[in-house]
Amino acid sequence: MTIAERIRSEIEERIASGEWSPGHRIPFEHELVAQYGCARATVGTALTALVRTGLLERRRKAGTFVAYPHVQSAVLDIPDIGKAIAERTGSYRFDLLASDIRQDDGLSGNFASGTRLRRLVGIHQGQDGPFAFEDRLISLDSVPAARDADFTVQSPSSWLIQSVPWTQARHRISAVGASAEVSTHLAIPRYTPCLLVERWTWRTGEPVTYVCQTFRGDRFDLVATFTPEGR
Amino acid sequence: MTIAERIRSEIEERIASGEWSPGHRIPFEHELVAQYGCARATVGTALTALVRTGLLERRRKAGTFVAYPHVQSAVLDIPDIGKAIAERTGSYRFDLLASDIRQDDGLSGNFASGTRLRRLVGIHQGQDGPFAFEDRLISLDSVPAARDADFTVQSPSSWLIQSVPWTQARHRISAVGASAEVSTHLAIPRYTPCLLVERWTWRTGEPVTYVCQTFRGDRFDLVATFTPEGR
DNA sequence: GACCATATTATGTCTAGACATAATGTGATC
DNA sequence: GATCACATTATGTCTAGACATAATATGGTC
Repeated sequence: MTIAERIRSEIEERIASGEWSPGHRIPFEHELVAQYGCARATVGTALTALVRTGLLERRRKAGTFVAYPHVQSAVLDIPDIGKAIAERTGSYRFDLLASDIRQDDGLSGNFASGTRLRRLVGIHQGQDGPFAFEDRLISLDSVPAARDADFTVQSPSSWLIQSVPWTQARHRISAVGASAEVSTHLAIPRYTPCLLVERWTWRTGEPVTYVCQTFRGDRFDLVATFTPEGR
Repeated sequence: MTIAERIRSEIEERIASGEWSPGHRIPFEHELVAQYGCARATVGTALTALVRTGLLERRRKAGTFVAYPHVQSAVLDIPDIGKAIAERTGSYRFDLLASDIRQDDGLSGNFASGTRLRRLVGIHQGQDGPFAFEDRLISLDSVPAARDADFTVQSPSSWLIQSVPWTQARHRISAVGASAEVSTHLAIPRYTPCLLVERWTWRTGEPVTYVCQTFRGDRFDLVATFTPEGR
């Protein structure tokens, strides 16, 4: 364990135990330097890491304080559907239902009007039947290669992950009743509660893909964790 | 913009544009030092930040490489319900429906058998009616103060956020049909699709609270974003 | 007391080194 | 050709400073 890690974990421990509660001013950097007999940069490394995790706040001239916890941030694992299904059910297949080229009509707001798009509709199949329904648009202006890619061989998700480095993504997660289309393809009754995951992905500010995935509510859930990160 | 930030953003730009694709070895630190005319520690700061965001991988002796993207991780904003509702509807109130002290029966697995618990059931109310139903257990072994706190004055969520520093949290998000209890309290038909958010919170490895929140599917959704972090 | 300019101070960023460590390639040996 | 010991090299962590910056505290003025 490095010196910085030791400083960090000892501060974490004091906060977790309640010895230093939110709002408490922790020792100044120069005091920690004296206490640990290390350089200020080393203390800085430890404190910076704790600021990133949201455990501390620093104010110039005033000092470093234990932050009031904000429980609103967690790291959500958006699973690689194929992998997740394969792990859970033992097998995985993506069935392509429809594929065409079109232009954005400008109504959805997901892409600029007139953007050339490849649209892909398909089903993620597990061992015991359909798992999720997917409706995807890929911008051919951003990803020209998507025009000729063969998505019967590789699922759009995994093709995109391998081919397109993205820089920004946004997800919306909601609960809906199964639509007529979804209920047919997932072989579930209409209005069955489903988890709807929408994802927008950008590269350098340009929209790359919009995907709408509908999961059977009884077979799928998302897990988010928050552990003060320690890569 | 600091030197480290500049280095970082220029590397990000090269990756985003596709100039450096996954697997590509980026210049050695000493080359970047020469290029930017700065100290190695400064280059290190920039590269370390990019490793944290998952954009780069470093291997001793071999060099630093553009990482293969893993689209599985996003930062989920678990909203402070009160705040979110107040912002959306203009007003907020927490109605406490039930409150008692009990011991864990060891069946749920959320707490050790015999743990003394405070159980709180209530509804998050917005301007236009009920928004979410909440069923919560707080460990009195971890948080003795919860025994005598008055949750008619302050909602359990905000009381806990203020009082208890937590170190670990786990969320499970799923879609369910409204149960009899939920449909009554949220004034929606039975089996209406709802978003179910379960949260477990720990402090120093000890479970602090387990909460199960049910949101009206038509009024609520969660948003997760992934932007290579830059606090 | 209220207000404002100023000195002080803790953090923010950086430099130019140092030594440690892990992994790769090289060359000698079998 | 296969194996193993070794030198090399890039990253990992750290030191002991430096100067910049923002915010607080201080003291003087009205």
